[in-house]
Amino acid sequence: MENGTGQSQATRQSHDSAQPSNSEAAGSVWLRPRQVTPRQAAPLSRERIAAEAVAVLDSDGTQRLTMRRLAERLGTGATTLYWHVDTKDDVLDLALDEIFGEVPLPAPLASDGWREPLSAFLHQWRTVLLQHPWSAPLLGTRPLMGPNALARSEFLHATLLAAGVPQPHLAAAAYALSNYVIGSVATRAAWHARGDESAIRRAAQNHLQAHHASYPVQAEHVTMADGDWDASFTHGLNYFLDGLHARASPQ
Amino acid sequence: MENGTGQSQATRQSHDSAQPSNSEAAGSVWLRPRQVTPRQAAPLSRERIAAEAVAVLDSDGTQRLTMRRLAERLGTGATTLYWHVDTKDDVLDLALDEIFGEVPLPAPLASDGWREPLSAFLHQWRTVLLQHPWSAPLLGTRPLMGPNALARSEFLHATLLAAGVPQPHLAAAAYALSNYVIGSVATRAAWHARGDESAIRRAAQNHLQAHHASYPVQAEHVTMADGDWDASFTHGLNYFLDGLHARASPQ
DNA sequence: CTATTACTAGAACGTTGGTCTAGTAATCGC
DNA sequence: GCGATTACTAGACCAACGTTCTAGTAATAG
Repeated sequence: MENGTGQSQATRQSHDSAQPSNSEAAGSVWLRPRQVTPRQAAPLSRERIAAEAVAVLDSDGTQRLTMRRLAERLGTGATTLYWHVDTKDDVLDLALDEIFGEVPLPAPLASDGWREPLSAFLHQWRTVLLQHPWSAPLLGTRPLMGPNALARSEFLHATLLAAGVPQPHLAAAAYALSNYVIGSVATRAAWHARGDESAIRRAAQNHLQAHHASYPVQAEHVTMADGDWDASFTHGLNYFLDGLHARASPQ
Repeated sequence: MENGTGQSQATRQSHDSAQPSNSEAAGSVWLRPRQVTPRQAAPLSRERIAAEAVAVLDSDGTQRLTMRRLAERLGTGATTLYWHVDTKDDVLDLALDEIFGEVPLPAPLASDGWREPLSAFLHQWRTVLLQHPWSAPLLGTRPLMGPNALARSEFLHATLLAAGVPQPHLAAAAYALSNYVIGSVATRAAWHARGDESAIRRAAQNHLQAHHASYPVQAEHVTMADGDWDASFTHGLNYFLDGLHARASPQ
């Protein structure tokens, strides 16, 4: 099984070479030099830890990812992990960036049609995150600064720039799109987090109906049928891209 | 100190009366009957627990909210909490809905201008969530089904309905707006979660510059100066509302 | 006056993230 | 070659956590 999902062979990055001793070792794994001068196919490495952490998270969820379990699955002692990693939070950082690497990066696009490639990219991003539902809660926990996350962000910026979004609004547009994806994933994954999703959805539906005096509009119009999530995401994204298109200097 | 923040007196709801024995007690606190038949000003209650949990979270953060600490601040034993609440997760559910109650609900709006009130509402929602930065990671963890959350959701739906959003797209539009807010809050709060925000931001800025070969666009155009967050949120929201406006049947 | 209900709480269990200390095997300077 | 250093591993241990078990108390009901 080892790394459950189908795993597209998307481009990955993992630079963290040298990096002139940024001695204000601020928070994140990505900004710290790593403890490695690969001598001879080290049996344990950040890469193996990251990959196995993703596998554990996929199959057992956040709660059951413990340093001991992770170490056991890697065939090593629990304390050994702390040589490669400072805290459990580091492991989560690594795991999160690992899955960002699964989002395929289209080639830098031709300027004629930016909308479809952009839309496709955002859909794929969302899909990958939903394939690893544990990622959603983590997104609000740490800045996304891993190499894979930054590469995706770079693509987003470059695409919007090519699409004619004026420079003063570039960051805001990228930020907005990415926030829309993240929010959608969070909302969607929230229903998955608590055990049996359809049972909860039924209960929630009942709840709305039972209090339809308080929630008339929702009781009448909101039906969280199963396919709705994807269509709603697309629909909302289109509102957004419409607005973006209208204000981007057409080129 | 008791409940740190300024606390606007927004409308609050807390119905969970009777509720015909929904014996498939699915996941959430909100769908279960509570353990209370108020006899005589019970010294401990869900309300007091929720309020104090918010206070602890505000001042000390998620990590340091423990059942023992919470109980101590309530002047009671740790185990006592478990009479009122099933798990710590329940406490978080209660705390989260508690702060949703801080978002002021405008009066059902006149049909002439829906855009400003809607925009103001979403801004306020975001502001409240950012005032309690611990809320962001929780949003991707559980469906929002507390009475206060549902009331806000109801307002959103009602507003969009009044704005002329056609019924088949109503849920999608509401979903999209709410996801945009949630995503923005998550991204924003992520930087706040790890200790010193400005230090991390500087380090990240350096990181981008140091690898400007990999991230040319971001290195050149992205500056996460301090005020940018608010303006970016507004800007992105306007893209969205533009698109929405264009497709909503004008009325 | 007894039974029941609403609620409180100490002690304890298993598990967790993390540290301390001690070790081993390979490489490097000489 | 050889001692010192570096890269890495790991057992024992710690404080703290969420939660359960069991035992209680105070008030109401009959």
